[in-house]
Amino acid sequence: MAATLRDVADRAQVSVRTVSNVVSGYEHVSDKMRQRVLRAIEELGYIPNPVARTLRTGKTGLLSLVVPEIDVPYFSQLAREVIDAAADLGFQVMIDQTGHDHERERQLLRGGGRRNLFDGMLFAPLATGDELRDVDPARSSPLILLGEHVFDRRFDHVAIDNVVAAHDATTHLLDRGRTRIAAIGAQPKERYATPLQRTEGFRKALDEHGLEPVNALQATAAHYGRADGYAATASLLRESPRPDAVFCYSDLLAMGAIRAVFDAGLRVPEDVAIIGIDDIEEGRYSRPSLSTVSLDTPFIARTAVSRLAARIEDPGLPAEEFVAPHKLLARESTG
Amino acid sequence: MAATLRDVADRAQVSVRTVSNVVSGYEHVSDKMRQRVLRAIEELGYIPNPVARTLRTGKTGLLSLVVPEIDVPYFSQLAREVIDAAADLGFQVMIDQTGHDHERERQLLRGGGRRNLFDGMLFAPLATGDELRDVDPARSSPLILLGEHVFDRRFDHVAIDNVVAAHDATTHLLDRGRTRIAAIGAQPKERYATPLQRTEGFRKALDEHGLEPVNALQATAAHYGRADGYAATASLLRESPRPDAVFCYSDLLAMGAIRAVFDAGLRVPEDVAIIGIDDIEEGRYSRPSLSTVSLDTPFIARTAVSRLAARIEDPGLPAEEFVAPHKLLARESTG
DNA sequence: TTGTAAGCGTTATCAC
DNA sequence: GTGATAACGCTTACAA
Repeated sequence: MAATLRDVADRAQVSVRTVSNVVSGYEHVSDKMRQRVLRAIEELGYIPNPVARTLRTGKTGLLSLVVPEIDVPYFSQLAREVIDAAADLGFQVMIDQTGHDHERERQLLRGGGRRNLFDGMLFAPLATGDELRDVDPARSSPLILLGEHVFDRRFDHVAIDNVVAAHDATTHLLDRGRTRIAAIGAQPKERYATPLQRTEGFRKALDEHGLEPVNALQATAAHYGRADGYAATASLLRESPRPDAVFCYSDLLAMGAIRAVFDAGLRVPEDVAIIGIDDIEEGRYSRPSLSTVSLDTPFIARTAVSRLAARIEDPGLPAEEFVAPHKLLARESTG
Repeated sequence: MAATLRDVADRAQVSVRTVSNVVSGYEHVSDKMRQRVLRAIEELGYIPNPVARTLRTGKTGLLSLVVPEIDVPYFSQLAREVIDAAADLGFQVMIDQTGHDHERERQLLRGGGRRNLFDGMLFAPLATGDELRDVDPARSSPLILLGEHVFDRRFDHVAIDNVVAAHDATTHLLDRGRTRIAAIGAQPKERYATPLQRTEGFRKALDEHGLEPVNALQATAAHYGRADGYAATASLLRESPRPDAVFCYSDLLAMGAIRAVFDAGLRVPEDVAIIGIDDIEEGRYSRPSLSTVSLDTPFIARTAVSRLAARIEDPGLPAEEFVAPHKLLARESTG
């Protein structure tokens, strides 16, 4: 059905070698030949088969992006930029979701049983424990980790300085005169890097202001969604004295938190100030608009993709760490 | 480096045929052989190369999902469900974004020069004109269209009844006693199916209530984002008399609209009622929560993926149309 | 039930 | 500069 290289060669009366040269833009082909070949390609509507090419070259032109859930705004924003950055370098992107399933994470790290289908992987788990331990950098396909600051120096790594980001957010609340500051986002059971680091930054900021963290004001959240933020806040507001500010470990938690404050008959920021982390677009239009720590997702995406491309070219590259800039954005929700 | 079928065969002292049989779960293999093979596979850490398999079978196990922008909540929600539905059927999903570029849409419809890399395509453009005209269903890879109600009967099609959905939304505003109803979402220049159909439903509802559509109250929106909704609403509110309700062609437009109303010193829904279409989660937590028309994205995703799988099996299937259910959700933004 | 060998559509290594 | 031809790793007739 579909024309092959050989069909083109037959029609143009040349060898497949020559056709291949023309198709892949090889320099040394005479003009006469090139014309003949191009005409045959045109006439047959020939399209090269990337799979066959892949089998030969070992490169598929495909990257795999692994996220917990693509419909979490932070990840869909990241995905958008990853796809664009990848396209600029000639790659397409397939997306896998881990849900919140460790076994699935582990499986995907091993290539999901389809290792050779993509040239490299961007792994952006919400929460990674020691799934990585079993992975051998030398044997697995090129891998870039996204999002954590420290966990495994054997892999390339585009990080956020979570401790500082959380510290900045908390300090902003303190600077606004808040003293009973709650936090939402610690993990109930697991000991993941991101929440641990954010908790560390949170406590550090309190400490610098001579405040003790109050256990009852530190709420856990299994996921980082609106529903979790809502539930946790509703519960925090029943404490007495109640908190006068909430630091949410994600903007989505914060969106739920804002709604919960109002449903409790209180006001943001007058009664309770709220700040998040991520800077999703939703927070710029919400009422009140959400103060947050903006993570530079374009930087993260571009850095990760270009590093992955480099590592695909040269798998022997030493593991490196890149830290994405972040920036506090004071908006209405913190007055 | 990586072990091949032949390596396994050598190690297990059997033929590649037998190994292949074991790997692909062929029935008739003696237990003794199977054990030998499995052990060799284990020892060598063998993983089948899907590319080579593909070259032979012609199936990659990859679907392509094409959307305008993955970070638009409606599309990321859809993507999430498509990826899950695809995984259930053994497919992985690659995502391409068209931006709002017609040329890119056309290019992707032709397979983006990499036709054979995926088994089939789900095409969910925000706005498609006649890019499809040039596409020959018999020659292109299996294709399912998502989102429009009518445009090309030659292709499978999972649709929304846009006319009825828009009619229902508008009628809801009318039932609440609103009479100066604005609409946001018509396209400035292009004549795309979705906006045209929603406009049709909007006018029909007005007509049934004996109202004439007021030109000044029908705002265009180039994209369907928050910024567009904000700008259009800000401008509509300067009309006099000003509208007492706004029907937005997307929830994201509506989120911008709500913010614009408040920035103008007015209240939702008291002064201006607002309704959208899509039912994104954001609208359930916004203040006020957003009345909307819920589109059944799980239905859309599951139907589209399973139809695509069926068409991949049997490309000769006649084109069919599926209509996704929708449902009006009255929330705070319409009082 | 298992082995042998012929492709799948490319690219790459030789020669010429 | 161009032509044969051998891989790439797998599936699948065809034989045995």
